[in-house]
Amino acid sequence: MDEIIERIEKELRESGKKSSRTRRKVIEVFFSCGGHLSVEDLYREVKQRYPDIGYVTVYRTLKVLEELGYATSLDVGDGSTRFETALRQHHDHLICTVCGRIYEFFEPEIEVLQNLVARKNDFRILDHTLHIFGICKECQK
Amino acid sequence: MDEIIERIEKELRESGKKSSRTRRKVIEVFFSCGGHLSVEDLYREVKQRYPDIGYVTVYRTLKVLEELGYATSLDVGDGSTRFETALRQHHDHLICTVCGRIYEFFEPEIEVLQNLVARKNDFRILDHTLHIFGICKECQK
DNA sequence: GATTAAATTGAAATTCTTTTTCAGAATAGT
DNA sequence: ACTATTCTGAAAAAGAATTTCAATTTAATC
Repeated sequence: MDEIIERIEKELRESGKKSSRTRRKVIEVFFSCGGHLSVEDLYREVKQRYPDIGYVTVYRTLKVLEELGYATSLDVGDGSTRFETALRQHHDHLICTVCGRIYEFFEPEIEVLQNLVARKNDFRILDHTLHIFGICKECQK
Repeated sequence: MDEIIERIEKELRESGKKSSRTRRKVIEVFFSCGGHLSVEDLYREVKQRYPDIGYVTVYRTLKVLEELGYATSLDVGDGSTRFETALRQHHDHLICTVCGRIYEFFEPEIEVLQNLVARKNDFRILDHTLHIFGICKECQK
């Protein structure tokens, strides 16, 4: 956990940026939360522990993390952009339209087929998002 | 083409709404354009032929079409929501991040695998979106 | 054709999220 | 310590989606 933050701070310094206490705190909270947070969500979490940190700093920190590849933004269709840590393996999402919960899955065969489709269309894949919307186990009860 | 509009107008009337000349014009333009249009895009198209029609009407007409299932909204990550006609078979998208062009594809095996994933997770699928971002054939040259 | 109730329209205003601006504070390098 | 640059927070701006409201249009009835 600390190693990751160290690595990020190092990368920041190497790219001519400064490593600030404030940003470090935001990064800490982000990685400790885990989930699929909107800027607003993370801001609320940060505010609890560090009341002096402002919304814009949280917003900018997420942008920085995204640029460095440590966070990924994802649009679940609820109006606000969510961010998740990009430390784990690539995965796709099952999004419950009732409770809003987001589940993750990884299906290698789908990945393979996507590459196939891309090749057929002479398309060079940079990224992809697969969102399956529906009703989760809990909400079906 | 006219049949479709007739059908839509009929459905509208049946659900207690009125069929107006203005909305009909917007619907005509929408179906004649085809593509993946933002509200703004369609508004511009409509404005050319019918200068008196306002933005809000275009916006609301797209909403109505979406409710009835004749249009589908899609988020390609460029900040504005796109709408496409929902008359053709379901398909997914290849989105060129260079030129913004959107290509469509349908891969039955991916659909099957998605159902499999859903079943494994006791998830009842309502909808899904698969967007592959990358560089299209044209832009690779 | 006139009458009436309800839906539709366009412009403006509002909401909500994302992004920029700017002056002051913090940081890194000398 | 000194200086240049980055970072921060608040406020403002930008941008898209949505609502409000008075005037108009439409559908149904007389």
